[in-house]
Amino acid sequence: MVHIEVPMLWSTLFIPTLRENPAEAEVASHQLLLRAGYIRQLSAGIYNYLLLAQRSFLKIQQIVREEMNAIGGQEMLLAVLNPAEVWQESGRWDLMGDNMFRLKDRAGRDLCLAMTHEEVMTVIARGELRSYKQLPQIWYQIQTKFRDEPRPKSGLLRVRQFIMKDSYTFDMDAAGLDAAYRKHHDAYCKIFDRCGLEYMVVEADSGAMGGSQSQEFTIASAAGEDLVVRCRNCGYAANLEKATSAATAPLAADPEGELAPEEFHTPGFKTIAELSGFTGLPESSQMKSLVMVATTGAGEKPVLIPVLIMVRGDHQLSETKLAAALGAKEVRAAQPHEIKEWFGAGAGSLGPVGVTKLRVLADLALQGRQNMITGANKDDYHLRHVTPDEDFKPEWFDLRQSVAGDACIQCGHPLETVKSIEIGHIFKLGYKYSESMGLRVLDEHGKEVTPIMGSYGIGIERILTCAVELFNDKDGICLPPSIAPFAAVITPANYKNPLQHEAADLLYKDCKHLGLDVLLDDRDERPGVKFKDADLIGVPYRVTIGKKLAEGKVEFVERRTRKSEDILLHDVPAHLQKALAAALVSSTAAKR
RNA sequence: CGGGGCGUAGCGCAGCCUGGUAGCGCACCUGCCUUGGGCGCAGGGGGUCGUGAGUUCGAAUCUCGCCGCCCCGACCA
Repeated sequence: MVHIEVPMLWSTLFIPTLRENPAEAEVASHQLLLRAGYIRQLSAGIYNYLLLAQRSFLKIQQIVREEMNAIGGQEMLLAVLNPAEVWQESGRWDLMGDNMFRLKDRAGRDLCLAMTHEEVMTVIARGELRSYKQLPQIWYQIQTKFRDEPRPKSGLLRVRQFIMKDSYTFDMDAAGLDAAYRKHHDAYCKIFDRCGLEYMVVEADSGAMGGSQSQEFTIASAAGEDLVVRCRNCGYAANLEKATSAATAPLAADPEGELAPEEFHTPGFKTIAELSGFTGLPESSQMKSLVMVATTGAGEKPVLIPVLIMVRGDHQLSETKLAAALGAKEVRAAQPHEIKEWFGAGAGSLGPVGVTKLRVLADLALQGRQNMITGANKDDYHLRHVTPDEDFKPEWFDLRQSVAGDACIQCGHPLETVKSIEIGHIFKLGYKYSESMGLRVLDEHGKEVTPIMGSYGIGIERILTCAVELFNDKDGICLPPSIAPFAAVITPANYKNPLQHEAADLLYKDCKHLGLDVLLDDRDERPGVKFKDADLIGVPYRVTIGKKLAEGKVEFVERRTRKSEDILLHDVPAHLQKALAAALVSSTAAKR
């Protein structure tokens, strides 16, 4: 393949750097990508990617492509404009709700902009795959996705249009899916290693995607909006929605003995905190009662199921876990009037004793406890001496949200929570799409079987964004060489000086001949301006050609460490090659 | 969808309260000067003050509606 590109001369390139931070940018990556001239905003959550961003994205995409091809992935490019029918078949036309961009064509037909491509991939598969001999398949694309986010924010972190690598696997059985899933897991590790990111792999909820197993690749960052629970000791890590842990012991021991529930007056005390103050017992000695309404059943006729949930007073219910326990599409808190109708009491005085009309679910942290305090289902009254499994018979589930300080279920070490940004997600989908959309192939016995699917995503922009979040300082961005728009910038202190001019041009040509991705700062600017800009845009290496040229020497500076050495002009290309190779190795090695 | 903030030159902002010729810094253009960390001097160009209506002799400024953007919350394959 012949590559023709314009000369990378700064004076002719469009790199609109800003001296000041744009007012609307809050998080570091947003500020820096704007200031460094990578991106410009077009509308809320919609960005234009300028030269620098595009160069970085092309490098990221190339890494992704190489690793996907290495596991047998076949690259395609699917339609973004989708007819409604395809999404109606899987039931997601309704499920996606307002998050999907929808439009009508001139004939009034419903269309949407694809948020992901399970449906379309399945349509292709069911039209063409006939035999077990054609499986397994790994299909992927690098494609723009659309989501009408309720609140776009944080620059490129949450947007309405973005590039995603998404792949889909089709296998004959669960073992095949396991292998495909594993391959993706390993490929993703290599991709993020090569991009120079420090990432975590965490257990995740499979949510509206459906499916059995799922892991997220995430970056620890204060700018993130997800919470990851992790154990420093054994490496356990899970999304907060999914994390399980051992609760800390209750602050006070339960009263001993086979005591019967006993009503007591609690005038005006409704919250757990108020009751704690009134009874003098800690929140962990109480049972919190929550009335939730779960929506189950697919498509047109949703079924609403009210349930009573019991968790320890100081614990939080995880709605994700509850939905999973009930097999529900979504859960919500009951309205005050619903509670009054079902219990005859207000939300502040509810309890499980004597409840027969509703399913009662209790969190595992209450198992084995006795003689606790809870509501009496009578306004302004509570019960003491209530013992689960004796005074009421709940269904037991892990329903509570983990918190920092809980013990790791694998090793007992205290857990911590970190804010994080999701950059990749792998799912074992199961049969959800192949089943509902009628994908069938014949097995070796001529019997019709439904292939099992997986789906796997990587956010391209988020890789850049995370790298900027992770690697920046007061002067700007410090990108890993593998994803930086340029490997190095050649900076003659004074380009008008004939010697420096000549040396810079020569060096630029030599590097180009070696295939090195360099930028020549040929601008008629003061050295300070050129240094500031080079620091800002995050090019990993800078070669400064200045006074020492008289001795044949130039300055070779590493952006991230500011480490500087004087080397001979002729040695620069080899030196740069060595530095780039070393950077790749170390970024991989850092990941144990 | 709830709460808050903002909208004046490419960027960052002042002016608005108390109505009367639209300003500052940076960037940009020209010339001189300077050349190792966003130099210096001189001259210059650029704004229907988000938008529509209202009040007024007169609105960037006061009133009401709308739109857009940002932040917090709800939400988030």
